[in-house]
Amino acid sequence: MYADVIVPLALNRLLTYAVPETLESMVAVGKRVTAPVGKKNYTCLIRRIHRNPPEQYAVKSLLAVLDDRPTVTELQLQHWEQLSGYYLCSMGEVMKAALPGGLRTAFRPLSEAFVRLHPSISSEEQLHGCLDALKRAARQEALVLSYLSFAGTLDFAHPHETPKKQLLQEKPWAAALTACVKKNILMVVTRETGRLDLSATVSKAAPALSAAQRQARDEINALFRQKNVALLHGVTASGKTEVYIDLIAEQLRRGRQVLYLLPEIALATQIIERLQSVFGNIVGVYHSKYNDAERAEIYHAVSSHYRVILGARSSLFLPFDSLGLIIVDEEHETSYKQYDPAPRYHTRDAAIMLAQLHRASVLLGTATPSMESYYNARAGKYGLVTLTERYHRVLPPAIEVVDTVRERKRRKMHGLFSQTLLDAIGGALDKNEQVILFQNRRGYAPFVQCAECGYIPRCTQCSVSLVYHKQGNMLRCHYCGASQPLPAVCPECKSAGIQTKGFGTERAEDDLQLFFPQARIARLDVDAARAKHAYSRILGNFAQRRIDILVGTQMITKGLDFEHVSLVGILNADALLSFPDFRAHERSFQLMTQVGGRAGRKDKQGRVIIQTAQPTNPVIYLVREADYNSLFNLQLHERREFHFPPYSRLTSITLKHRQPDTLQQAAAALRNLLAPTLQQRLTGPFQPAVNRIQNRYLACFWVRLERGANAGALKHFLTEQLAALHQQQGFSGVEATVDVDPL
DNA sequence: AGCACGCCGACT
DNA sequence: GTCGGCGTGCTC
Repeated sequence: MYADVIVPLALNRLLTYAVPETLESMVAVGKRVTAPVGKKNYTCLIRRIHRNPPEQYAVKSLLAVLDDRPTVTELQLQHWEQLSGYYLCSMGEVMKAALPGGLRTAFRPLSEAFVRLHPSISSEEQLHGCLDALKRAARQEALVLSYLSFAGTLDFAHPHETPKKQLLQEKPWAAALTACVKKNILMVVTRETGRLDLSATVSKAAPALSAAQRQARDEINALFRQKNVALLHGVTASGKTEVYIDLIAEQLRRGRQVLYLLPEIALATQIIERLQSVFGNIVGVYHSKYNDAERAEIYHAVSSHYRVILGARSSLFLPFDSLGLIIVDEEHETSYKQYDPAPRYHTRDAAIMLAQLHRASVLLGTATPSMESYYNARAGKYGLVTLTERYHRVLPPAIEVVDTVRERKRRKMHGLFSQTLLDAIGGALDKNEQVILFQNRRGYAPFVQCAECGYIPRCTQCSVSLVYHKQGNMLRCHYCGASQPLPAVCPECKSAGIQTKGFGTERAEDDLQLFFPQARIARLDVDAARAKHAYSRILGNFAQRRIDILVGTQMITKGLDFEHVSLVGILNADALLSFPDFRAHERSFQLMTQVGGRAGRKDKQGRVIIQTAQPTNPVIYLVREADYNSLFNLQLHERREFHFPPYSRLTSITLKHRQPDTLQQAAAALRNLLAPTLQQRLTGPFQPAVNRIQNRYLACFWVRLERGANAGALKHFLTEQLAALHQQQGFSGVEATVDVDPL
C-alpha cells in the first residue's frame, strides 16, 4: 500500500510513501502522518491511497499515523486544490495556511491538576479524625477546611475535585498541600480539560428588524434561491448586523452552519458579544490572536459543537460539515487579501469557492463595495440588495470640505490643522463630545532633512527615506523595520540643522495637545497598538470616554461604533487621493466614507471635515454627496479605458534579486519568454515605487487578461515560463512571486 | 523550509 | 595546501 501525501513546503507535487503493514488499517485520506522528508520528519497529510509502486525512485515509509479520524475532510481538500490552482501555489503552502500550528505538530489537550479527598478516607468519623490530627498544623487544617467548603456536601465514593489553582488562590500554601498529600488526607489528580469556554448562554432574543431591514432580509432570501452570492450594499449605520443575525437564525433552524467573516476579528468584541448573547455557546471565535493549542481545540470543535463561527480569513479553513451561509462583512476591506506568504488568496473569492462546494450561499456586506463586487452585482452575477435607510433614523453626517491652499494663503493653517477644524474640535470638546482625527501616515515626520546641505537619511537596505518617530527618538524604515537613533548632527556636513518634514500621527497628536492642553488625546496606529492588548485598551478607553480625541490611521475606521463622537476630521485627504495606484480613488472614497460614518448617533447629526488641497476633486464631491453609484460609474470608465479590473483579470509577477544587473537581465529574459504569447496583455518589466527592499531589487510585470479568457491556460503558461526562466544560466537564484488578483 | 553539494577567498 | 562562504538543487 502507498500513500501520496501533502508536505507542508513549497513543493509542487505530492510525495509517495510506502505504508508499513502495521499502519495499513489506520491510514485514510485526510489523516495526518509523520513522514521522513530529506533529513527531517514532517507532519504531512494523506491525499491518496493506492497500490501502484513508484518505479523511478526508492520509496521511504511512513513513520506514524497521527489521527484516529481524518483531520481534513474531502471537501476541504478539494477547496485546497481549487486555491492552489487559482492562486498558483503548492498544496503544502495551502496546508500551512489552513492547519493551525497546533495541528502541524503533535497536539496535546490541556490538562489541569485537581485536589480531592484521599480515597482512604471513607467516612465522617475518619475525616474528623484527620482534622483533629491537624490541630497543630494550622495551615494544613485551614487548607482541608477550605477544600471542604469548595466541595460542599461530601460523597465519599466520588469526592469533589477542586482545581488546585483555585484552592491555592484562596490559601496560597503549596507546602501545606504537599504535607496533606503525604499524610494521605488529600490527593492531587490530573484531568484533561478543554481550553474552550463553552459556558456562554443565550440571554437575549434576536433583535426586531425595522421594515427596511425586513425587506432587505426577504430580498436576500429570494435572491439566494437563484444565485449563490448576494451583495448587501447598506449605508453606514443601516444596521446590517441585525439582518445578519436574522439570516443566521434561519440557517440554524435548517440545521446548517454559518461562517461570519470579519477583516479584523480581534477588534470585533461588540459583534462577538452580540452573537453570543443571541445564540449562546454554539458561537465560536477563531483568529490568529489565539495560541496554537487553542486554535487546535476550536478546529476540532467546529464539527462537534460550534454552529456559528466568527473569524478572520483563516477560519475559511475550519472543518465545516454543513455550511449553509458565509457572511463576508466589510467585503471591500483590503486586509481580506493575503499578501505574504502564499497562498495569496482573497478571502471573499475563496469563500465563494468554499460555498460552492457546500452548496451554501454567500452574503457580501458593505457600505462601500469593491469595484469588482459591485460590477458583478450590476452584471447579474451576484444578487444586489440595497439598504439606504439608517437604523434608528440616524442622520447622515454633514460633510464639509476645507480648502487647505486657500486657508494657508489666509494664514489660517496651523501646521496640519485649519482654523475651521480647530474651531470645530474646540466646540465638540466644549459640549463634552468626542473627536476622531484621521491621518494616513504614522510616525512623527515622513522624513527628516538637513537644513544646511539638504541631506535626507535613507534606509541602507531599501530605497526609501527613513521616518522619524519621536517615540524613542528614532529613524525607522517602514519596509524592513531597521531603526537607528536620530543623529544629533548631520552625518554629511556635521551641522546641527536636521529638521523634521511633513506630518504623521505622532506629530498630529503632539500639535493637538498644544492647541488643547486640557484635552485627553490618544493615538491609534500600529506603533501604538504594538503592545499586547494595547489596541482594545485604547478603544476601550475611548468608548468609556476616558479619551476626548483619538488620532489614528486606517485602524480607527474599523473597530466599533462610538456613541459620543460628533466630529471626524480627515487631516490630509490628498495623501489618499494622489496615491500612485489605479485603485487610489476607489480606496479614498471607501476610507473617507467609512471614517466619516463614525460621526453622529441616534438624534445627533455628526460632522465630518475633510482637509484637502484639491476641493474640486470629484471623489471629494461624491463622498460629500454619499453617491457611491456615481463614483462607481466614473471609475468604471477609467478602468475600461486602461484595461484594469473589473474589465480584466490582473496578475502580477515580481522578480527579486540581490544583484541589480542580474535582476535586470532576468527581467528582460522573462519578457522575452512571455511577450510573444501574451502580447499587449503584458506590461513590464517596470520598477515599483520602492524598488529595493531588504537589499533585494525588485522588478514587476502585470498580466491583464480580458474577461472571459481562459485563466487556467494563462496560469499553466506562467508556471512553465517561470520554470524556464529558472533553468536559464545564472537565474536560478532569482525569486519570482506570482500574485493573482493583487490589491 | 532545511540540508548537502560544490566551487572560490583568508588562514596554518 | 585547508576551512568555510553561500549559490544551487532536491526532497518520495
